Amino acid sequence: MSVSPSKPVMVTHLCTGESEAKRQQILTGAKAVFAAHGFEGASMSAIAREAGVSKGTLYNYFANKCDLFAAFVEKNCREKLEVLAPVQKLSLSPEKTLTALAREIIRLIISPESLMLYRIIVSEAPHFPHLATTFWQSGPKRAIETLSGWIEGQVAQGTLNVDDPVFAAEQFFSLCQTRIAHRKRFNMPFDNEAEDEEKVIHAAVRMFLAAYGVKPSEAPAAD
Amino acid sequence: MSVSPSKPVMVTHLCTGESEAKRQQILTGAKAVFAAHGFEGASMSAIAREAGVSKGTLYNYFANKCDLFAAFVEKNCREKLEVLAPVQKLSLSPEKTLTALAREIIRLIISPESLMLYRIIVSEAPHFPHLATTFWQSGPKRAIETLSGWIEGQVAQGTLNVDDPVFAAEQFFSLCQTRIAHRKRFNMPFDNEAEDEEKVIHAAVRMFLAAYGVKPSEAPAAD
Amino acid sequence: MSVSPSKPVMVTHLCTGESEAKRQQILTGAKAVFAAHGFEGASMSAIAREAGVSKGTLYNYFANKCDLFAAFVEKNCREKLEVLAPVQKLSLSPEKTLTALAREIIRLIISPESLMLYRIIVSEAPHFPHLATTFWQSGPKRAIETLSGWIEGQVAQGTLNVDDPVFAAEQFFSLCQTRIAHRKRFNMPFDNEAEDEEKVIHAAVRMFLAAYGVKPSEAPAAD
Amino acid sequence: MSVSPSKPVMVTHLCTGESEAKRQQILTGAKAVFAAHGFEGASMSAIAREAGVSKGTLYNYFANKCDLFAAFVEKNCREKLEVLAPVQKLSLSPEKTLTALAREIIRLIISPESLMLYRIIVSEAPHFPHLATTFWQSGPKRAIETLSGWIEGQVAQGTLNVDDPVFAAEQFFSLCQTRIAHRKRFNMPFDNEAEDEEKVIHAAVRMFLAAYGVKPSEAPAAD
DNA sequence: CATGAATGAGCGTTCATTCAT
DNA sequence: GATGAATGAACGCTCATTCAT
Repeated sequence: MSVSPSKPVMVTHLCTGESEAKRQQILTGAKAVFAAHGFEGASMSAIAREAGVSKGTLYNYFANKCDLFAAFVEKNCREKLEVLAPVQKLSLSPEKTLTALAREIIRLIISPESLMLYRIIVSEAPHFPHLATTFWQSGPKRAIETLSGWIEGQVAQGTLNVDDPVFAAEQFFSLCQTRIAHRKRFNMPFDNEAEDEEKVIHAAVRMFLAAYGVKPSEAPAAD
Repeated sequence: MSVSPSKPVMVTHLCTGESEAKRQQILTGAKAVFAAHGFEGASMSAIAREAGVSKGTLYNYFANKCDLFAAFVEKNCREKLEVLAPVQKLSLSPEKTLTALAREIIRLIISPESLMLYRIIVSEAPHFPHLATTFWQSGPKRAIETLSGWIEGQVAQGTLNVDDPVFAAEQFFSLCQTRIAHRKRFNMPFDNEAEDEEKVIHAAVRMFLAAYGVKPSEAPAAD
Repeated sequence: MSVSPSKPVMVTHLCTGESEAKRQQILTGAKAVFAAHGFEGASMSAIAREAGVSKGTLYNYFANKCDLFAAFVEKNCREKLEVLAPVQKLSLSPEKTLTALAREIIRLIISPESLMLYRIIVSEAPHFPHLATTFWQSGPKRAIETLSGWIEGQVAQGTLNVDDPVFAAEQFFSLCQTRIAHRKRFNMPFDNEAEDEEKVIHAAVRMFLAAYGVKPSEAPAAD
Repeated sequence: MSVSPSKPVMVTHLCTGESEAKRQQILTGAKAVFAAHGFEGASMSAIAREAGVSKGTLYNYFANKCDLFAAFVEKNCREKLEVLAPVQKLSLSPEKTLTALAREIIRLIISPESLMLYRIIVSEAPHFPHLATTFWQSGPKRAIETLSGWIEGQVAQGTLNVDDPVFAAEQFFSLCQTRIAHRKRFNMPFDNEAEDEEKVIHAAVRMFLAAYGVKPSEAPAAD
C-alpha cells in the first residue's frame, strides 16, 4: 500500500523512474474513465483496464478511489488551466488587451477538458470540498488575479477608472461566460458558435469599457 | 441509457388520483436521495425507503432508475425555477426594475435546490441530454425571455438602447452570477455573503445601464 | 496446504550467521502478526513490514505462508513451553512439590503467549495436524512426563500410591486447569483471579493426595 | 440456482414462514463452511453456494459476515450443548450418578460439533467476546450448575462433604476432560479410545469421591 | 396494484505470490 | 541475497431489476 512519492529524479538512472511513468499512465487511464462516467460512475476495474495495468497496481500507486480521483483532478487542473498568464504582458490598448484576454478565457472555458473538469468538480464539490479549491486556484482565481493586476496598472495609468479591480475582473470573467459557456456546460447546441464567440467577446469588452473606461479624450493613446 | 415516457397515462379508471399521489410521493423521496448522492450514488432501495413504498411499487411507476431520475429532474425544474416571472410587471424605473430582478435571480440561483439541480444536471448532461434542455427551459431561458421582453419594452419607450435584447438579457444574467453563484457552485466560503450580494446587484445594474442606458437627460422619468 | 521443511540448511557458505539472524527477525515479526490476527487474518505484507524486511526476503526464507506459520509455531512452542522442568528436583514433601508444580503449570498456561499459542493451534489443528503435535510435545507432554516421573519416584518411596503414574499426572494437569484456564481461553472475566489461583492450586493438591496419597502415618517424613 | 423452498406449511398464515426456513437453510450452509475453515477462512460466497442461495439473499438475512457468524454460533450452541440436564434426576448412588454424568459430559465434549464450536470460539474469543459467553452459558455453565445442584442435594443428605459445590463441580468437569478432550482438541490419535473413556470416567469418579465422599459407613445407602 | 425476497453482476479493496532488477 | 512493483483471483458487500405472492 505504499505510494512512492518517487519525485522524478529522472536523469541518469533507471531505477525509480518507471514508477512515475506508470503513475502518469494510470492517471491517463483515470482521466478517460472519470471524464466519461464521473466519480461514482467510474470503476477501478475500468480505470485499470483503460490504463493497461492490473487492479493491484492501481492500488500500489493510489491508496483508494478517492485518492486517485484527487490526483486526477489536481493533475488535470494544473495541466489544463495554467495556460492563461502571458497575455497581458503585451502592452496593447485596453480594448485590444481585453479582447485578447476574453478570447483566451472563452477558449479555455469551453475546451473539452475544462468542461469535463468543471462538470466533475461542480458535481463532487459537496463530497470533495478540497478539489473545488484546487480547481478554483488553478484556473479562475489565476485568471482573475491576472486581470485584476492588469486593471490596477491601467488605473495607475489613468486608462481605466475602477475602484475594486478584483471585483471588476470577476465581472469581466462572468461576461465572458455569456451564452457559450453556459450552453456548453449544458451540452446544448449552437446555431453558429464562431459568430457567438465574436459577439460575446466584443460585447463583454464594450460593456466593461462602458462601465469602467475613461472618456477617450482623457485616456492616453496606446497600441 | 434510454429515457422512456413512463408517466402513467391518466386513464379513466378508478384509482388515477391515488396513483398520481403515489407518484408524487415517490418523486419526493427521490428528490431527497438524488439531492444527497447524485444519480450514480442514489440507490433505488434508498429511494423506496425514503418514499415509504416498496421497490416493486417504484418499478410500477417508473420503468427504471433513469426514468425516475428524468421525472425527478423535470418535476423539480418546473417547481423550482418557474418563480421569476411577475417581477417586471411593476413599471418602475429601469434601475429599480433591474435591481429587483437581479436580486430575484441571485436568490433563485443560490437557493439550495437550484444549486442541487444545477450540479446534478451539469454533471449528467452528457448522459441525459434531454434533462439539460428541461432545466434550461424551465429556468434560465424563461428568465432571459422575461428580461429581454422587458428590455424590448424599454427600447420602445426610449429608456434603453439595445440592438439585441436577448443577448443583452443573457449578459445581465451572466453579471448576476458574478462571484456568488460561482462560489456557491464550488461550495466555497464567503467572507460576507449579504454584502457581496448587494455589491453584485448594484454593479450588475450599473454596468448594464452604462452599456445600454440612454443618457439621463434623454430618458423619460419613471418611478 | 502442505508444510515443507524450508529451514535454510546450515551450509558452509559465508552468510549463514546473517541468514539465521534474519530468519529470527522474520519470525519475530510473524509472531506479532499471527498473535494479533491468527493464521488467516495475518497478511504476508504485514509480517514483512513488522519484521522490517521486504516481501521478497520473506519468500527467500519461507516458501509460503504455511511454512512460515509452521516455523513460527515451532519456535514459539519451544521457547515458551519448555520452562517447567527444574521444579521437581527439590525434594520437598509431596504436598509442597505438587503445590509448587501446580502454581508453575497454571502460570504457564495462562501466560498471554501460551494462550495465544493454544488458541491458534486448537483452531488450526484440522489444517495443520503436525503443529498440534509440536505444541503437545513442547508443553503438555513434557509437563506430564515430568510429573509422572516424580510420581514414580514417590511410589518407589512409598509416599504415593499410584498404579498408572502417567494417567495420574494427566489428571493433576486437568485439575490445574479448573476455572482459570478455561475462563482465560474464553476471554471471560474474573472476580478475583489471585484468590481463584490459590483455591485451584490448593484444591488440586488436596484432591490428588486424597486419591493417591498414603495415610500420613504410613508415609515417610519429608521437608 | 434456487433450491425449491419446500414450503413449510406453517401455522395459519403464509407471510413470513418462508423467511425462517431460508434463514435456517443459510445457517446450515454457514455451519459447514465455518466448521471447515473458521471465521476468517470462510467466504460469504462459499457459504452462499453451500446454502444454495445467492450472495444477495445471504445479505438479506444477515447484515454482514460477523452477524452471520454470531447467529451460527448461537444456534449451534443452543442446539448442541443443551443436552445434559435430565441425568441427575435419577436418584442413584453418588458413584453411579457421577459415572453416568461423566459419561454424558465426555460424550458431549468430544462430539464433532462441540469440538468444532470449541475450536472456533476459543480462536475468535479475542475478536468476538460475546460469543464465548454464549458458548459458556449454553454448555459448561449449565453442566456445572446441574452438577453443583446435585452436589448440594447430596451434602444435605449427608452423602457428600463439600464446602464449595460450584468449585467442586468445576473440578469434576475438569477431571472429565483428562486425556480424551485435550487430545481431541489437538486432533491427536488414540490407541484405544473406548478404553480411555472408561478409565477417565472411573478415575474421575474415584478421585472426586476420595476427596469429597463421606466414609461408606456414614453414608445412607442408595441404589 | 403492492410487496419484498431473490438474484448475480459488479463494486472497491486485499493479498499470496512472482520475478526483473 | 534483497527488493518491491506487478499480478489477478478472491474477498465482503451493494445494487438495479425481477417476479411470485
